[in-house]
Amino acid sequence: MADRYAPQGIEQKWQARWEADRLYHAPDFDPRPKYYFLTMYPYPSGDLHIGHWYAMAPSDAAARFKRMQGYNVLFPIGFDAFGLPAENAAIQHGIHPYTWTMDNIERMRGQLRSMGASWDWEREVVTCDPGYYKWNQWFFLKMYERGLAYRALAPVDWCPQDNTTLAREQVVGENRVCERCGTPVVKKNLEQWFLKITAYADELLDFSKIDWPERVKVLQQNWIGRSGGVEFSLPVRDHPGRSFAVFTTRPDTVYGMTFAVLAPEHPLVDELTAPERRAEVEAYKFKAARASDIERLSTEKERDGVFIGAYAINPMNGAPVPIFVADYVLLSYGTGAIQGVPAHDQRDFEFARRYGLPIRVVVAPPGWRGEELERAYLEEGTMVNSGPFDGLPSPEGWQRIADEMERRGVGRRMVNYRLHDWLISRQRYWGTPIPIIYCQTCGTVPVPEEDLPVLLPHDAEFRPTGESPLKYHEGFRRVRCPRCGGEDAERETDTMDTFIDSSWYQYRYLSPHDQARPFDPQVGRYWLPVDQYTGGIEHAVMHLLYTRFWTKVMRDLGLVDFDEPMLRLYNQGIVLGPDGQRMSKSRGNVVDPDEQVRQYGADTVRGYLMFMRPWDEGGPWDPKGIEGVHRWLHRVWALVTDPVPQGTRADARISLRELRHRTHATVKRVTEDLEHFRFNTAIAALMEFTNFLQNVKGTPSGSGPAWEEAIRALLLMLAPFVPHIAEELWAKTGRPYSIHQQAWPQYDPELARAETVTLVIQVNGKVRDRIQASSDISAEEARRLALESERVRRVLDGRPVSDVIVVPGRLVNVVVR
RNA sequence: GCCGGGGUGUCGGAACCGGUAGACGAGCCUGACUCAAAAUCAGGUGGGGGAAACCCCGUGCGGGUUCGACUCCCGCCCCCGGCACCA
Repeated sequence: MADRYAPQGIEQKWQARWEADRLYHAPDFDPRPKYYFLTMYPYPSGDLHIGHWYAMAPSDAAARFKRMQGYNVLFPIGFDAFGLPAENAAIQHGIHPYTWTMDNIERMRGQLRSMGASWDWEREVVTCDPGYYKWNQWFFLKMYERGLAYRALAPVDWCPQDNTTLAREQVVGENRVCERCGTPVVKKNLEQWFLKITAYADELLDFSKIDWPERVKVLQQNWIGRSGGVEFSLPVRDHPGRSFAVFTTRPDTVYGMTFAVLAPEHPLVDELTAPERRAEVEAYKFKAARASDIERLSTEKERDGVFIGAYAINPMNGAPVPIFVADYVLLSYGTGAIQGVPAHDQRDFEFARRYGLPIRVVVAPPGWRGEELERAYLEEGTMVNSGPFDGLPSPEGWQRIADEMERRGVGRRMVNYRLHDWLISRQRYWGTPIPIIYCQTCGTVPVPEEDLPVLLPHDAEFRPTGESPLKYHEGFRRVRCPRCGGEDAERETDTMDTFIDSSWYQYRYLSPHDQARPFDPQVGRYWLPVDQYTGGIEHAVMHLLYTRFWTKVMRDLGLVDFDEPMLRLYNQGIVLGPDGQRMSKSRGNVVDPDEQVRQYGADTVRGYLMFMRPWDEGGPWDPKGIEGVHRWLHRVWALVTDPVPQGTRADARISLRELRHRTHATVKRVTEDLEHFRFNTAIAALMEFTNFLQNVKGTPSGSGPAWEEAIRALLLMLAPFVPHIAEELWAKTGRPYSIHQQAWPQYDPELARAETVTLVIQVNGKVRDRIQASSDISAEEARRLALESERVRRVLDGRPVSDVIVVPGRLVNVVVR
């Protein structure tokens, strides 16, 4: 008996050797074709979670596979190092965010190394490094120059728990809570910095240049929420010169307007409200301001509102309609005002029912005889009650009314988006300072490029006051105006959203130490764009939208010559606890990767994570399931290292052709599976192959060139999945270092084809017999064999055969009526 | 409500350009080894009927197309995820 598989010794040994030999360093240029494989970089929260392994171990296998296929693979790693948890640790435990973050990074580096992944550590990026965030500031200034970064007073979402504003994308769910801490957000009117992502809204809807999951594309589409319609203006009766605009996607229904609605916060409400209605309107506005609380309390969202005592004029027919305020109209979308067309909008319908407003049908449903509607009719139909447009099909009416409004100058076609500009100001310390100075005489002045980076001072005080700690740092805040030299200038004390860091980190990996520019364009020409990106789905409308936006801006700045940052995207699933629940410390179901590695070795943990389920599904961690993978690796070890028991099974015959066939067929399967990230079936194929080789061992076929070919292929195929045991067995069998620099095995399609097949014989679609036959059996021969089959004849029982279907090499179906 | 994904043994799953349903692994059962257990190895394992040969049923439900349907079409049910008064 040879020695047994003991991963603990061999894994560290090889990890050290690979690193010393710079085995995975990707050169800036290379004659080989490049492959940029990027996995979302981790946040240094403290300890590596099994979820990190689930995201990274299969990525590593895929990157290793590409490398063996002859690509120069860039597989970088870094840390998303700015963010709230570091600052909260400072407030709660008095540790400086920098110390907290760098300690965590140091610990995680060690844990990540234990995975045996093929990262190029020489390109590591840490975003809280001034050498990194300097370029956040630089990009910001470029955007400011182009009008893509601007400051505005706007109602913004504020998290009272985290004491900062949030981007719209960071507010989630029905109750509009902070995506980080789950606290309901409140609205505040603040001067904040925005990036003009809406300028790219239409281009962001174009996914034709990227191969991304349908799910993500749909999420982004919905998030951008493009809708085409008409914006037109309603004069207010008895208020000369006063009017307000409404946006509608249904100008064809304008004659059906029987009321109009303003959002409670609409700037015209106060002015238009009649004195006798004021008290009621004020009460309603107060209620609406607290709407998020009330909504959660009411079981049913009642559509309510208040008449303000004024009338708007329908510009198409001059009819006056009452104006209401109602909180189902949002100030943040369109113009904050709508036409109320109850016959053709369900919300307006319910509102009209409640307040006894007329419901006027202007698009007749097919066969409509003037009866009352049960609910709003939303489909197309024939225009009625619409003056000169009567009788038109409603889609044509849509265009004609839009034309008429434009001709008269009361309205115009336009497009509205749900997408808002990206609010990037954060009232927190641990982020990139926004490089802006406010001067009493010059106004808003950008920090000159040569003064970058604006360093984040180390000695700030952390107080959860709701204002940026930098505001209280006199040395930081007080500054000379770079334009006029005046003393009365102050720095912006808010910091940037950390999603800015991750919007362009893929570029920094190309030249992480470049002092003169965000990345070297020469290196970029070789490596960009990212060929494959992998990560969780949770960033679908945040990071993944922002980074597309960022790249388009970089293109318009002349920094890159392509439109999309990442050509292919894959979203892996989530590992759950053994109880099927999301892992959490409070539930006590957290699987610690370090502990698993100590018990089984990194290869087993990697292998199990890939074998457990399809990568995009994730699922519960099964403590028994990992045993199966561990046993398999033991079997592989024994298969390769145990001396062959000569002639012990000389009676058992497996032909050389069969051995070679199984080898080549397995190479084919594993290659194809790896190309599609089907790690689970790839490993299943390798297990099958191992089991097969165990049966061959000891038989006459268990030695010689065909056997050597099989073992060699097995080890090469193992290399991406379980790199340490593969390297060890490769060395133990006298093969030259390193297995990870070998070419991926090729298969011969001829050999991959089976020599004999099981021909299935059916009668009327039911399997009645199975016959071993040559795989290139002719249709006639197959047909003859089927009809001669004893079992078939018995089932036929003399009935005449009406048809015989032959699928070459697969089956024969004998049809009787 | 809308959008996306999915319902297959005891469990995770495989097959899905229509052609042997249940690969691989887990669990369970039997046997070998052992004083015994663990580990390891060998065999079995969808349900029902039968002594056996073999037969019937079976991929959420109901229809359909087809020589043949887990796979395609129509109509439902259920589960997971996302968005949610977007005019």
